[in-house]
Amino acid sequence: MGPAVSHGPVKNRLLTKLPGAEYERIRPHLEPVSFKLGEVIYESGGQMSHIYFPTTSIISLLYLMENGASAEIGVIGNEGVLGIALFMGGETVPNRAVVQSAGAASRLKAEALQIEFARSGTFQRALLRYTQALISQISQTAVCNRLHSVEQQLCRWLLLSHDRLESDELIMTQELIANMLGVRREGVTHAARRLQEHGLISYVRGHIKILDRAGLEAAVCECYRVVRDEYDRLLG
Amino acid sequence: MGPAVSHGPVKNRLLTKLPGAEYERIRPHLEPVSFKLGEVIYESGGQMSHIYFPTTSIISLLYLMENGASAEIGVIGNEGVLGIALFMGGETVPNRAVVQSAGAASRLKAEALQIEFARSGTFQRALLRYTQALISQISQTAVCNRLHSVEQQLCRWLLLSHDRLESDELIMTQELIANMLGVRREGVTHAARRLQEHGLISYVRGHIKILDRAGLEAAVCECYRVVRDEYDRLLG
DNA sequence: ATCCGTCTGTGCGCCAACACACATAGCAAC
DNA sequence: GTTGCTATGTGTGTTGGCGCACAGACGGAT
Repeated sequence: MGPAVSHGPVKNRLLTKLPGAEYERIRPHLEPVSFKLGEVIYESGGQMSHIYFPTTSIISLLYLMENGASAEIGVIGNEGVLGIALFMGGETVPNRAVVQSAGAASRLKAEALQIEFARSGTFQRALLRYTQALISQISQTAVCNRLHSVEQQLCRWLLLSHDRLESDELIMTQELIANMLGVRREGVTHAARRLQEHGLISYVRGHIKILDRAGLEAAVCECYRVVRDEYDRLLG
Repeated sequence: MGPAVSHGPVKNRLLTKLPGAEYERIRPHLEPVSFKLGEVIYESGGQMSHIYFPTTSIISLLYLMENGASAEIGVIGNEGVLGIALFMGGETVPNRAVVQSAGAASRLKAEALQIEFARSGTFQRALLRYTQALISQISQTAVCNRLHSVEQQLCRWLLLSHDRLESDELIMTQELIANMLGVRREGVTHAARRLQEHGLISYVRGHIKILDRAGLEAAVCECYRVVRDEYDRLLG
């Protein structure tokens, strides 16, 4: 994490939707940062000093098990915010936050966040609605983990990432995807090969390209649509 | 749902921990209700007119799939509250709430809830901290669904239920447990038989008795402890 | 006492995902 | 080029859970 590469206009959708007065109160406290792929922003149970509003980066929430296994429970892009525990009152959470796609974010010190949250204005309402959307995503992940195949889950994961990305290309090895989905690397290889054979994606050594988004949406389980619709409903 | 069988003292832990003044403001709006086993309190996506504070009942949050399959994402007992969407701002949620154990609850009309929530006092803080605890539970369910065996998950489910119960006996058929866990009925039969052979539980036709709670805790995966510790930390 | 519906036990074949082992194929640096 | 590292492909055997089919067992109602 270092100084932001770009100081361009804020592109986090929670922030851009704030009324002018509220945004102006927050703006002076916003600090641009940029993230590298794989960077750990929060450690499980660790101290959280800032809340992060991704703009071009994508953040993954991972649960780690004692035996080293891991599984992703949710993804955060420029529609959301990382660090809900800071306004929910818990201070910390028992999961890790990892950068899934390098890029920028704006961050806010915990105290500044809490002061603005306590004003009970649009900012508070936006954060709470977003939190509810995130709960839906986590819930659907739970169900999908139980009931659907690796291939369907890979589709879901690709679409969730693509939704939060400018480009059609993801930088991500099958090994890392396997960690996220909580499955074996070979399982991802197999599923990815099938998607490639059907012309939905192509990949070479950590570079995945979405070729046929409509095809992916046809192959994915209902979980993706449920979450997307709920995000649309709650975040407009 | 009908009039409450008992009008005894409030036993919901979110309510009992409120300072006197706040509780007195809420008390006149609290209405006792009682639930029968299997009753559906909220339908997925349906209108929510009240928020419910279980006292002796246990509520299950279920996601339903298009093909009729279902899976539980969380359990609510007297430590919590059903209907977080009413203060999170989303009005509704895409899951069903079902009574897992018959008993009583207190309910509050949505408007009364929102008025008190907007005062930004202890009540608001308690509700938000509880919501964070629930998020942890849902997250851990997601991970457990991916990584652990039916037997471990059955242990987790039994312990979560037992924690929210006065007695050592659960009224619940294996068929229903299977719906909750999102597995086959035979899978539950098999796992339950093993637990019975090890003397941890006994069951006959929908009556499950916890015989050796310590043994169950030894057989369960870490997921149970992580969630319990997080509940203790947040709701202490 | 009998009947009937519900709950639980069990067997069988099947398949997805697993664990482990190793083979190839890109890319990069020298 | 050659070397070396990382990413991906593939084979073999195992296993946990699924789907289906049906058998037994208990308990309440007549």
